[in-house]
Amino acid sequence: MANHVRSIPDKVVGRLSLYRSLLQDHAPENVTHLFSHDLARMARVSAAQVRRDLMDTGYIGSPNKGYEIKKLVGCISRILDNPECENVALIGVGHLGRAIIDYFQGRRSNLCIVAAFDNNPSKVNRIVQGVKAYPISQLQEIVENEKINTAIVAVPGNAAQGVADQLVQAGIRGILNLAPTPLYVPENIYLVEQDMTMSLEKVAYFARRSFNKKGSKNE
Amino acid sequence: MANHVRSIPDKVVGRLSLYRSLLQDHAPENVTHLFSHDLARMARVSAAQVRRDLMDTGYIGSPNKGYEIKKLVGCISRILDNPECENVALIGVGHLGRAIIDYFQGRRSNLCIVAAFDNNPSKVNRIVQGVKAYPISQLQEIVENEKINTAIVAVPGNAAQGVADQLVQAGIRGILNLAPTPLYVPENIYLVEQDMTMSLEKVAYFARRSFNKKGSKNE
DNA sequence: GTAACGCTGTGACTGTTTTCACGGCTTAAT
DNA sequence: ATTAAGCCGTGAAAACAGTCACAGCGTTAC
Ligand SMILES: NC(=O)c1ccc[n+]([C@@H]2O[C@H](COP(=O)([O-])OP(=O)(O)OC[C@H]3O[C@@H](n4cnc5c(N)ncnc54)[C@H](O)[C@@H]3O)[C@@H](O)[C@H]2O)c1
Ligand SMILES: NC(=O)c1ccc[n+]([C@@H]2O[C@H](COP(=O)([O-])OP(=O)(O)OC[C@H]3O[C@@H](n4cnc5c(N)ncnc54)[C@H](O)[C@@H]3O)[C@@H](O)[C@H]2O)c1
Repeated sequence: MANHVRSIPDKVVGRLSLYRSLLQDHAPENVTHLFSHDLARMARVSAAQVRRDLMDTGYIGSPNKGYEIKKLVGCISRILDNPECENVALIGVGHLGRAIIDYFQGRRSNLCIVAAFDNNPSKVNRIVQGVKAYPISQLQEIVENEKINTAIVAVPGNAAQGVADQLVQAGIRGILNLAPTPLYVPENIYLVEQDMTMSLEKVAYFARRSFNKKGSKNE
Repeated sequence: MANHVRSIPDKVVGRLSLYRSLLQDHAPENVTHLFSHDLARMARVSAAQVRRDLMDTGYIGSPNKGYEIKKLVGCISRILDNPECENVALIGVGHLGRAIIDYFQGRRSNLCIVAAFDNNPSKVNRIVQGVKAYPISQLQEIVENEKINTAIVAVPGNAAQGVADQLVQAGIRGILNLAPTPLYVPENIYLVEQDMTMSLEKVAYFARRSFNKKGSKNE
């Protein structure tokens, strides 16, 4: 049976993504190689963790040059990225939606927001920061045409479930939900709830009680 | 020695925060009690997980009424919340900053954004959605006066480290960084990097390859 | 009464994630 | 050559997180 690439754990995928962006955006200029130790310091994890994670990419470093940045980035990309560009839809062109468009326009990445949707007539049928905004009624059509399979939900809480239903209907396969209302979607849809309250309450909790504990966490 | 409350693991703190907001905002009306099972379904975790997490709060449910919502919320709050309201500063009043202010104004919560800061003169010395915006130069003063110990960084990447330094200087103890540049802060500051690229790349990765795997993840 | 039910709290277990530690390789220096 | 150094890859161990399964206990039904 196929089983070609053997699925990589969630945690590792997250860190690979982190490593790549550190290598691309924050590696010192004119350095072509680095050691597990260096990447570990940047990512705030242990060197052993880095080496172990990189095992999953298949990339093999050299014992005393370390990892060649370009090659390693390529290797991580071969795992994380769609061979073609990964098309993403954004639902909700409010303050948050616009910040997100900005954010992704600003970074080179395989992820590409190719369409935004809103139900407010005054926000659609125009270009927002380089991304075309459509009325939500065209969701199905555009998702199909643009081969979109991932969506970001940035609408008010009370509209989120309705939007999610439409996304599922339209054939979306993964959803990042930023609204505070948790969504119900079928089993086979990959859903991440990213509620800021939770993150901030964690920060506040540990800030309050750790005077000397080590902190820092990537999420 | 003190050791009064025995520190609760990171993961559990996150779920407690989730449970609370589910109980407060999404519990069916006119229901006073529920079972571990019910909360589990809402939070997308197992019932055993809920029961185990609640052990850390000290709250004891009754075998056949289950948990009294009001009491349980109180109990979680006693763990997560500062006895007084937890004052938070927001740095960067752009699109993202404004979305965040909206977000926290809209939810009852112990977390309270009491001041926003920006270095753009046209954005400060006015009230944004109910929150006073100050020039960044007043950071130290306001942080002290308002007893702020947690901050959200929502400035462009190239300004983030500078802002972080000022926050540490001003006495902040926990930072939620939304800018794409990872920060360096002293050991005793609790830092969470919340980079959207990582979340979205995870979603895209698993969306692409899971036709039948179960999804859903809270972060 | 008392039997049956169904839920909680928790010890024991299982599975996953992280760290440890060391063999092997590659280079540079003597 | 030979040695020394230092990093990589990985098996084994440790730590951590989550699940199972069951005793114990109110409640209800008879
Ligand atoms: N998780 C986080 O970090 C975070 C942070 C801030 C805000 N939020 C949440 O993100 C959401 C958006 O925040 P915002 O500040 O941009 O709000 P906003 O009101 O500025 O924008 C919401 C947009 O959604 C559109 N909309 C409403 N109903 C719709 C529907 N049924 N279909 C399509 N579009 C619809 C509105 O027209 C508006 O343009 C809110 O739910 C907010 O709570 C999350
Ligand atoms: N993690 C996420 O989910 C996420 C999502 C979207 C955007 N972002 C990031 O958040 C940041 C803000 O995004 P935005 O869309 O609001 O950008 P923006 O340009 O609209 O706003 C940035 C604000 O920061 C202010 N600022 C700049 N330098 C400053 C300084 N030294 N001190 C104080 N204030 C300063 C600017 O005046 C501006 O008001 C960016 O770094 C962006 O990449 C993160």
